[in-house]
Amino acid sequence: MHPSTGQDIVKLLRGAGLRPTRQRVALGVLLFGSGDRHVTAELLHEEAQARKVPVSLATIYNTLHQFTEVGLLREVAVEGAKAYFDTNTSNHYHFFCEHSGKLMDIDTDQIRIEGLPEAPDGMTIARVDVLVRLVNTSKR
Amino acid sequence: MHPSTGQDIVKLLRGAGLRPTRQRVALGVLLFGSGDRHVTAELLHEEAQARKVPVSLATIYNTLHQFTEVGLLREVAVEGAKAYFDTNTSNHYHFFCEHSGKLMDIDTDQIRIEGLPEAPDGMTIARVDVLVRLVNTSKR
DNA sequence: ATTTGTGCAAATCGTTTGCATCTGA
DNA sequence: TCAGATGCAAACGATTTGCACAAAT
Repeated sequence: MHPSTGQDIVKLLRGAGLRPTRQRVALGVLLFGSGDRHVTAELLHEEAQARKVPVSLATIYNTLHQFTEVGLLREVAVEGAKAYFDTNTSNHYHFFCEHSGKLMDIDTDQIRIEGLPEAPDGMTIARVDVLVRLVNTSKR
Repeated sequence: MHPSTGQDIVKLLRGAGLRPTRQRVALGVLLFGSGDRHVTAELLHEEAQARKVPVSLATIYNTLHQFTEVGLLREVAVEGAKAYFDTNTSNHYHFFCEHSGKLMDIDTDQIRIEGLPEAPDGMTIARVDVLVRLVNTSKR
């Protein structure tokens, strides 16, 4: 179930303790209006412009991080400076296509990691990231 | 067994098809002279300076990438803009301490991933990265 | 002699910040 | 009203590039 109306998003934001401002609601609709998404700040910015919702890049960054802090998004580290944000916040893993730069979810049900060592003393495992890197078969 | 002398490094570089220049040999000694290491460009630069082997940062980057291309190093994407290079090029996974920014190898023997889905059509799995993120137990 | 590598400084990329202005409750 | 949000432009950190000079075969 994906909230698609502005009203749904307003509720979502209020529930998360965030003021439903014009920009946040607009970005919320883009992010949560359809199925799971993987966006970069730049991509979201372009989408907003395209939909005639001018939002500054600074606000895009602020919003992505705020959404992440309240658990509406999950940040995925892939490489380089580019940060990806995933609307699927459940525990799951990713395919990453090096060629296109696209991220895809992997169903967690199927995958299982065994023999994971204990965390060193005084440390706790916060999260396990699994990234399956893909290349075009033809090449290489 | 880790090559520690300049001569060993010269052989290593020649074998990899790289000219054994002053700088590359010096960096090779730092990287491969002792056990497995995880370095950033900045760290390696500082080490070189400390050992009175002035190498420009640009050359550090060139060298790290060249070494990676010929398989002497492996790049590990963790987060942000900072790139880590690992002298252990075998297939293995990592602990990452968010607090200290330190990377540690995980023995691959123990760990096993099951139920990994097929790569999508036209794509091949190039590599599977597993990063176990650690936080200090006290905190959180 | 020819090819390849190096160093510097400037340029680039994604991201963050300072601060004046605006907006939602 | 007024805390909090936004936009702009400048600042940033890690990395890269262009090009003159130096070193390796």
